[in-house]
Amino acid sequence: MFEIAQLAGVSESTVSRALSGSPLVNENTRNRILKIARSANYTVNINARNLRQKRTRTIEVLIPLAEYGRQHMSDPFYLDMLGVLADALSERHYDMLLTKRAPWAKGVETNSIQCGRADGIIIMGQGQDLEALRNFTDLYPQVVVWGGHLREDDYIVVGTDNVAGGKLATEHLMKLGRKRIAFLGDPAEPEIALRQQGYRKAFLDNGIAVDESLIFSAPFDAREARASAEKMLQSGVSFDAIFCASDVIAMSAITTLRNAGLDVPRDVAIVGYDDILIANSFGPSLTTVSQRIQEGGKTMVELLLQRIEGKSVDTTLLPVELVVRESCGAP
Amino acid sequence: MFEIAQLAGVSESTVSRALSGSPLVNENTRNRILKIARSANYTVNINARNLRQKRTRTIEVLIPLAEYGRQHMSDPFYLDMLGVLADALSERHYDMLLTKRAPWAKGVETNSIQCGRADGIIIMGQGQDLEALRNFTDLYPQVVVWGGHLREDDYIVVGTDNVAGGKLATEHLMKLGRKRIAFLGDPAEPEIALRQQGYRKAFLDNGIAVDESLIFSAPFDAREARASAEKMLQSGVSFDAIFCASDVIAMSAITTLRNAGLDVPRDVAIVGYDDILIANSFGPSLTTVSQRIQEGGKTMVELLLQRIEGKSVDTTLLPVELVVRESCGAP
DNA sequence: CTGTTAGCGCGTTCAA
DNA sequence: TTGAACGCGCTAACAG
Repeated sequence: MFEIAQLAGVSESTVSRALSGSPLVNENTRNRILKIARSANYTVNINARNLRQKRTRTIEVLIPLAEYGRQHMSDPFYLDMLGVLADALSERHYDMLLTKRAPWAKGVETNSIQCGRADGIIIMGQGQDLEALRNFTDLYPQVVVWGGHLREDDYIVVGTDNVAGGKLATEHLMKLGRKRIAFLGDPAEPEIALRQQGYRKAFLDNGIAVDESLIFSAPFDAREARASAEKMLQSGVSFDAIFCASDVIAMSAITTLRNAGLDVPRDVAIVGYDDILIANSFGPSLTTVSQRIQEGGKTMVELLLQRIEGKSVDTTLLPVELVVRESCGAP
Repeated sequence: MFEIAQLAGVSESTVSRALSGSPLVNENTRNRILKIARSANYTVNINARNLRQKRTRTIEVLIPLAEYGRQHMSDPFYLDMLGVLADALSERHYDMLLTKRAPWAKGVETNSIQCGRADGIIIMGQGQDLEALRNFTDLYPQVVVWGGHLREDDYIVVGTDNVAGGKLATEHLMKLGRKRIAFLGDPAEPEIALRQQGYRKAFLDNGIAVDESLIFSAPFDAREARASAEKMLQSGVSFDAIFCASDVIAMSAITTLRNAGLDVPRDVAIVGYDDILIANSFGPSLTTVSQRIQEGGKTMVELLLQRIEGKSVDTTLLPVELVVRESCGAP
């Protein structure tokens, strides 16, 4: 920067101001400096700037990525979200640091906020260790979590109204005349448990008793979801519809049912959850409860940046919406 | 750090040395300092360290993520790879910066290497602008590219032997007795063009003329791939097998064929390319040419870090391997 | 509008 | 084995 200053015949401060777009600098001076900087192929060193300004314009995104060792597939939902977050952050001139391990995992010494690597963290999914999450956000409030609205937590949550979504999906199947509607999804994940609550609520609100034999647990992984779907078939329990707790589960279920010679939606109607991009390309295309991934991602970025600026922001529940396509058999 | 030094009754230098694991510090002193630092919840500021050391222990990963605006789905291949890269980098104590836009794209002023944000870049896919890529790597050689081996380029490429892979897949279908083997894939992408070369080579090496009417172009996107598969059907050209240039295309083709009442693999045998994690969960499970995603990702990280250290490393072509599952109809 | 001065927090000399 | 001094490259405060 010193060299640029010399070439332009000004002080380093002026160069700094010109390059950071400060209004406190003459139009001509600025243009001259910009030109020289460009021709010298000069760029401001980001570490020095971060050190000085005590901010990084970087957000960490904590996301459950594929575990190759275990042949575990990551849900495309997260990856659709990643695309949205990348765009939303880039639009605000923020960089994205991608991480798999939670800062409270053992073996992790520090976190990106404390060591000055990021200004805030977006955590995808509450995960299993709710207490660790709460302890962490107590210390570092510059966090937004994607997930289910569990109770009056101190951290900011963004997500859809999972109970309403579960109810919406189930009632849609009821209205289509389905009598034996099953639930497929693993309630270990908080969001899934809420969707199951919505499923139950649909029956209760319509004066129908919930048949517990129709509730099947399936983890979020595609391969195991297929295994679960096969168990459903072998259980001998009859059903003419399934509300699947995610689109991945729905696609697995459809594959399994078809392989067993059943027709979707004729024999079994399917409704998924998420509305991932691929849901519309699958055959049959999925009827699903939209998680408004685009809106959700943008909202998370918006709220997090506001929180970093010190503004007070609130947990946000996005309204749900049913996207009707082929798999439910609606006319 | 000054405070920690005071608490420990030593100088800042000693604290710095203790925390960075320097051998130039007494065992007792180190333990005392570590204890104090931990109890004070102190962490070294990463920006100051980076500034001083002129390195960041951060790698940028440039990856084509989903375009939500255009409803464009990103290939799960990239995302499987992302998981592997995250693990490989984390193992070497490197952080991962995720980016969608190439540094040579218009509107991008600088790049992460020049401004000190990253020590190197992993670029997923050569993309369309081969010249821009070459110009960039001329200036910044700390780059590894995943893709096809095009010619003696100056930048480091890691990838599978796409020609051999295309040949392997096609010959496998020949050996299974298929007579009308089609190709589905968009040769605009360099890797796909190479796979098509392999497809042609399989015919030539077996003394069979290539039937150009069996070569169909399909972009990498799932929805358009389905459209292309439908065009194949409507074209009236008969075929009893398809070599699909990616697993995503293969899954789309299978969906389309099944919707049209055809059986896979009985009526049409399918071989894909990539061996993404979901390939084994799909129904029917995909016979596919493995891209050795795990090995490939680890190799990229390994080579890039060596190159950053100044060692000379070479472009690496991973050997291909056919993973035989259900979709090809092998006994 | 511009220059001077100081310091962000660390790692690395050099000297002891 | 430790401490003192310096400077990485930048921006903010102040003075002009």
